[in-house]
Amino acid sequence: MRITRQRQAILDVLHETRNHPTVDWIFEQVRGRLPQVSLATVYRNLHQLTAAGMIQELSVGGGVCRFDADTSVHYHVRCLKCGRIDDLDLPTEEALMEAAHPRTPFRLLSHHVEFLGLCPKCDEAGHARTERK
Amino acid sequence: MRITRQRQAILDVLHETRNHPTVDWIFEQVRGRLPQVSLATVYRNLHQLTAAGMIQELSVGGGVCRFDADTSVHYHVRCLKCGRIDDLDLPTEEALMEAAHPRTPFRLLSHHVEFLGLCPKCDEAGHARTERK
DNA sequence: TTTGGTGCAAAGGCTTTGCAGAAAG
DNA sequence: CTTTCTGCAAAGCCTTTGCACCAAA
Repeated sequence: MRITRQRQAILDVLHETRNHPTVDWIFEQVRGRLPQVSLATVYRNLHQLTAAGMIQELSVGGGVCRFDADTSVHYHVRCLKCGRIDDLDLPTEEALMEAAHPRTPFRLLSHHVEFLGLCPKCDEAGHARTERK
Repeated sequence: MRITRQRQAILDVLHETRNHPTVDWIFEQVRGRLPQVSLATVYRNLHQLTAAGMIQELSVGGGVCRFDADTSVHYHVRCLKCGRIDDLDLPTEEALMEAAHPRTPFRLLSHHVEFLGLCPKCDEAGHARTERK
């Protein structure tokens, strides 16, 4: 795979955040560095980098695709209000896989845990609104 | 909320499966019973039933929306090849929430565990193809 | 009758693709 | 040079919405 300016910029953007951005956000960031970049290029590269194992596509709820420069197995928190997703540095629960194996005819390869809640900003906004009314 | 034939049919379909179907699949099933039903109606009702807490929308990866008549907290397995999703009757890990709380500034409300793997059919197909080549 | 629900078709997002020109190796 | 990548624009999903008609309660 060739190292083009576009590809490098995408990788840079991903490595500089921990929020697991959507394609749209990545596009905006890359555009700040390479103003003529196209959305199609961002999509194509994200998929190619994913296929090459250099980044991972997050298997999370909430609709749109999200990407992560950290390809290790780790868990996430998603804000139900603003959709932001952060890493959660929790030891990966091998016990979960062990417990799940006997319960399904599927051949299990991996797992992912997603916590749902409110990020500090959204949580505060909610309180504020409730208290003042 | 009124109990229309369409709404009842959608609920019936959901209660008769454990595969956590996509909107498209639900639509086909409902259409088998009410041939003139429209896709828009299926979408509208699925969201309304979700808002009413009578079904839940699954927070899983894989792109399209999926729905589940079981509104309790429980975990799932998804086949990486065919996308099928099944219930996994695993005791809900309260310990996970306990462990996660101190690690994030988010206010955690719930969590979901998704196991990824191959369903028996896809797994077998994969073996067969590999062995024969 | 009254209100909410339905079907249809059109519109909206997000994502993918075809193609000719550009650029990395 | 060759091959891959890019930008653009068009097309493709999946999902939502506006509107006039229909049907529960």
